[in-house]
Amino acid sequence: MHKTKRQQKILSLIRTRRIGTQQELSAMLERAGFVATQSSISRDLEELGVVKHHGYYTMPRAKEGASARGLLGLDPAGDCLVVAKCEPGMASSVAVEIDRAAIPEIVGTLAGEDTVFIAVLERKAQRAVLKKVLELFG
Amino acid sequence: MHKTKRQQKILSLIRTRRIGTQQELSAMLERAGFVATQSSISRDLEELGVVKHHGYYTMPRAKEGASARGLLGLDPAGDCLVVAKCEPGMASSVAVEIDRAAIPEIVGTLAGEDTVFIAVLERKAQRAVLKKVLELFG
DNA sequence: CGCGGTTATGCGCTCGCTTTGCATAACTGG
DNA sequence: CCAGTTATGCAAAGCGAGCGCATAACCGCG
Repeated sequence: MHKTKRQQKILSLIRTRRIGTQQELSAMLERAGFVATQSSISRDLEELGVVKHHGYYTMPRAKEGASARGLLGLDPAGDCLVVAKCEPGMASSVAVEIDRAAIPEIVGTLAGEDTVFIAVLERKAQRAVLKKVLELFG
Repeated sequence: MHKTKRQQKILSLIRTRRIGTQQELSAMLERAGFVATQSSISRDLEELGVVKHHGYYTMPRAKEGASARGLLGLDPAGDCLVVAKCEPGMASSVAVEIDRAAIPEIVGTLAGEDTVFIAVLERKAQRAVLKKVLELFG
């Protein structure tokens, strides 16, 4: 799919440059071989959760209070996985807390030492789970 | 989606009545408001993992002996993952048993405390694995 | 307020994947 | 081998994702 690669590129662009408008982004994407209108970019940013801060687009960092309970980061992987990065030794307790929330889109969780794999039903559920888990630990 | 609801209805029908042919099933579905040809029903049954036993369609049950050996539930997640819910502390032994079965569609398993992630090749393999693992613990 | 610049969104089109029906092949029990 | 039942190749219909266009909404600033 074209969209996914484009979004990857968008992330890499906003990480490496200071970008202030969707126009700029569009131009840079085009130079990288991705033709996309401002409409699409707007939707991409929304979907990626990118926000404008101090006039530039950036990826918001995971919540601060969360790490108190062991959660350091939360990322989607593929279509049906969410990976939670935790403080060393905290993965199990993070997993337990997530399990207790009984989020319906979650099929199961698997805790290692500092990482939890969260299996979800499918792509759409993935987004929902990201949101709900962040809320849970927010 | 129409298909999902129809398949739900099929499950409820074969649970409550003795149904011996796809024709009967088709008729009953129609009475319930689902128009579907025998082709579709055949594919639905395949997809649901329904089997014909003693001349009637039934859902193979896992529950009996399974939980004795630690397996509580088995669910697909996305396209290439199956999640096995286990009794606390039993995940490793469940995983070992699955590994020993050497099911070819299984790429690998990963056990936590009460959950096993089973990675499979793709969607079709997923279905097959669900079936085979249920058999294994049936 | 109004204005230019920026971003969000309703609408409709396209495209590709899924689901379906038809016809027919394959299978099964007797 | 036969009648009844189930599986399947194929092409069409259905459906949703992604997109662009046009335009509305928003935002900072004078």
